[in-house]
Amino acid sequence: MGRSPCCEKAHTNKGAWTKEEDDRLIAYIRAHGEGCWRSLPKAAGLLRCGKSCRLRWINYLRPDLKRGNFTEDEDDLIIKLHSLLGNKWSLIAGRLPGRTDNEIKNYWNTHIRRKLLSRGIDPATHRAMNEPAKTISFSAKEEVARERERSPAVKREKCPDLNLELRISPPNQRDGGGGGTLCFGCSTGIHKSKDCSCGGDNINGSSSYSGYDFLGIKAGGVLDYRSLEMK
DNA sequence: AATGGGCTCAACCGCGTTATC
DNA sequence: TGATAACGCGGTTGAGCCCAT
Repeated sequence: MGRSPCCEKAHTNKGAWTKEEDDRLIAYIRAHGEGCWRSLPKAAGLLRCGKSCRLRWINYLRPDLKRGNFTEDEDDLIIKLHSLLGNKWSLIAGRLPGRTDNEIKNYWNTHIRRKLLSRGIDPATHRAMNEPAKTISFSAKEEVARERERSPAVKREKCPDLNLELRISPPNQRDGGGGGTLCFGCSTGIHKSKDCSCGGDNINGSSSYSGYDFLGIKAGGVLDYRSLEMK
């Protein structure tokens, strides 16, 4: 079962958009608003597929787009967000008003990647290049066998309670031990903020940090994707 | 002035997810 | 419940520009 093409390929233009096409698209969206990209090209008199119209509007024609160079603040924010979210460009773009996912993705690949590499930081992991990667060095099978040797009772348990909950935590977050965990603010170096849930006392007694709502994330120690506003 | 290599970024492609029938 | 349509996202491509030689 193949997927049907998103549009009639035979009668659509490809490649760079002309001024006239841009004008038609802008005029149509101003009059009718966004939505139903599939039917838009025909209605607007464009020989483009809906996908192409959507991309052109979102990445280039939207009136709220901020054109021009990225600021140092934006650079820093992108790096921080990327370290938390990875290549979730649309989520990152959602935290940078006026910037698109495509723009940020391009900017990352052309500028920030190189910037981090020149500082000796691996852009994929945000760790120092000479820092040995912590990898799991044994296969799951080996570990199960080892565990069975230690305690035969485990043998029967085909599928122990798998916890597949996705959590994004700063790399040095202390875990386990009941109550020993840090709140997100403290673990990112922002202690005693109004959202601090651990009182800032978990970091060597240091509490002289000025607090603010880091990236608007308020969940204690766990990044809640729902709090990230989509564009 | 010619040219080749590197860089930038708009646009395309393919796939996953969600909505609808 | 499965098939199909539509949307949205991330990865990739390629045309055009810039710069060193």
